[in-house]
Amino acid sequence: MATIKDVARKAGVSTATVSAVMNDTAFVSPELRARVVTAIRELRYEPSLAARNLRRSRSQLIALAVADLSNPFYARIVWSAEAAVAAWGYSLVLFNSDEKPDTERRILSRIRTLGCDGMVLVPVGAANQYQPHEFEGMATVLLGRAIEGNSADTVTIDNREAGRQAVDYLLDLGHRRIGSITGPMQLSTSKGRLDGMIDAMAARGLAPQPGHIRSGEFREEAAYSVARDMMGSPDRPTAIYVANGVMAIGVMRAVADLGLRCPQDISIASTDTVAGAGGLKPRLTRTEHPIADMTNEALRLLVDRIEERVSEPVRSIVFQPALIVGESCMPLRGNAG
Amino acid sequence: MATIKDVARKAGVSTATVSAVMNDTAFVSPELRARVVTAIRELRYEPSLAARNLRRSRSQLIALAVADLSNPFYARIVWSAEAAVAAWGYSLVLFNSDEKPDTERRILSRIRTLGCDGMVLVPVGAANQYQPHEFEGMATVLLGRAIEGNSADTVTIDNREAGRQAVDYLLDLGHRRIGSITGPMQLSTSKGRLDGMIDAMAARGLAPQPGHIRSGEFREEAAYSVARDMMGSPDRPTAIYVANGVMAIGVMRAVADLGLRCPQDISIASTDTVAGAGGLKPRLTRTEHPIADMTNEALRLLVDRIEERVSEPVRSIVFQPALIVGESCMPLRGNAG
DNA sequence: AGACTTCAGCGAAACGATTAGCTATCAGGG
DNA sequence: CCCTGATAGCTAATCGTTTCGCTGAAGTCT
Repeated sequence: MATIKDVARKAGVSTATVSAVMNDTAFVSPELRARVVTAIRELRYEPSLAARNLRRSRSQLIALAVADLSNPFYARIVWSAEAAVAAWGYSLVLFNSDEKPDTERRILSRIRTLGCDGMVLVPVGAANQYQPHEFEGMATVLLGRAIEGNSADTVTIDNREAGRQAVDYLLDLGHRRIGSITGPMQLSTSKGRLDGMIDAMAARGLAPQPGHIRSGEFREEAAYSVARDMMGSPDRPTAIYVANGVMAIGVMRAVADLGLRCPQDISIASTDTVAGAGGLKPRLTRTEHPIADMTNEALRLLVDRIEERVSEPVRSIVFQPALIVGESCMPLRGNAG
Repeated sequence: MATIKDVARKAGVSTATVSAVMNDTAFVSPELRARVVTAIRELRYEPSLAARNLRRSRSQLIALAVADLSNPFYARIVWSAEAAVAAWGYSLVLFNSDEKPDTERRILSRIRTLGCDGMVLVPVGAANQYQPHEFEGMATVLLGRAIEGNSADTVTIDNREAGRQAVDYLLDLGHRRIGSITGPMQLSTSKGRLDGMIDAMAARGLAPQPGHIRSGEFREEAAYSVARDMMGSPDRPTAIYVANGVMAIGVMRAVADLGLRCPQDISIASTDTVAGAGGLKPRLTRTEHPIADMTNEALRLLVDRIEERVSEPVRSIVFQPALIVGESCMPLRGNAG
């Protein structure tokens, strides 16, 4: 690799002039500029970010740490984030914490060492696992999941509203015995969605049966076994609200394996499913999240911080879910119940 | 941020000693080592990668540039790659060329500037768009798609075999009018799969009708419109081999929109579909690729190169596809014929 | 005891860029 | 003709590490 010195020598100028040409940071006479430009081209000179960053203490790197790369929801976030990061002139360093707080801790330290200019984090731990000032000294935006009492910018969805919308819809169809399969209760998303469900039922003087509320990992397999268990019992619910997209797939598989039909025997509604998820049949009734918008917003906030265009202490942006009606729910009278 | 100098001052030693302790690169007496270690802890010292990399001319970064992040196939690669890269002690910088050669060119230059130690590339251009020595000076592995006459290590699938397997299966079911919707012909994957199809038919003295072979972008929308067009004509094929997973989804949608049923009215087989793609119904008959293995192998080759454990000029590894029978194909007599 | 090894630890020179501050040139005014 | 002011371009310091080569104390051998 050619260095700035090689270019300077070849063009017969000082490195300062080459730098000025590269960064357009001072006036350089047309003649010299031309010499420099040709030298750059002929030597195929590309500045070393390592050196530039050392000097400027900037890395042009933005880290994204998601909770589970195998989940299409996060794959979608990665897609949007890559585009947004590139558009802002940075590059994306990707990490997968795989829903493991230990892995996340290692990732956070790695991000620091790499000297990333900022990071977007989908936190996987309970609020109390983070130090109060965990994110100080590094521009940070929390995406999707909130950490209570934390000092970082946050972009989330209104999870409570999502749960409310989905369960309201099931209630409108006449369902009363409604179950829920939700994620780990220490996560703001799981808790919010369940609260929304309880809200919706309470508004009609109802409450879910304790045995019909089950939480587990945000994974297809976990949902599958929980669903098999719940649906195998005689007083099984007539409708289920599943708190996330991949879990919904597990639930549908469990339902099919039990010889039940969806929606005839059981209605299923879910949240955060990726749009048009691979032609799933029947198409899920679900609340969708504006993933791309949320991700773009997260990066806007982050770049604002990095480039110090902003001083407010903490900004928190909440998006609204939208109910998308598919074919996975039926009015109750179609059921045995 | 504390620097190595601060640590050295605090511990009353030279920076060289601190460095030796950090990297375990020279013997340091237990006493001094202890002083250094406590100083490091008390100052919360973390070495700056920018400086270290400048000195070592290493970045600990591995770039991955995929062709289309919206395609679950590549999302799967990203997932595997992140894990493998982390396991080797590097971090992953992700890029999406979005099947655009221009974007890819910018990405390659960015990767150089970032000083990544190596890169895994899913190339999007025709072979002649690359200079013969395009990848010299940077450890490179091409993944999924080959570039003829190129000098980089390559990990691919036997595309010809994939096409052969899928179409053989359709032929075994009695189909004779078989069509194909495939990707851009300048890509080794598209060409190989189509060649395999032609092989399979030739082996039985058959050849596809010209109008039944159509190529287009590797995207759902492109496949949708091509499929609508092809299936709308009176001499439509009785079976279609679709050259990639997302295209298969588009084709199934087109088939449904035309009021046709799969597999009763038309059999569909595809290649490179992601396993268990979101519960698609009917489940596709397809050739699957060992994506995780391929990605791991690509990174093994890459790290070999980076750490200079290898000297052979070019290594090329070809994986074999496996036919997975789903429910999207039926014997011909079930059809109009 | 003198000569020779050994080796813990230090000092200082890189790495490749940016940038503050300086020099030298030139035009124009008195 | 000299002085001033403007400014194009240079010199050299700097960023935070690693690492080469050196020093000097201690140990070993004859």
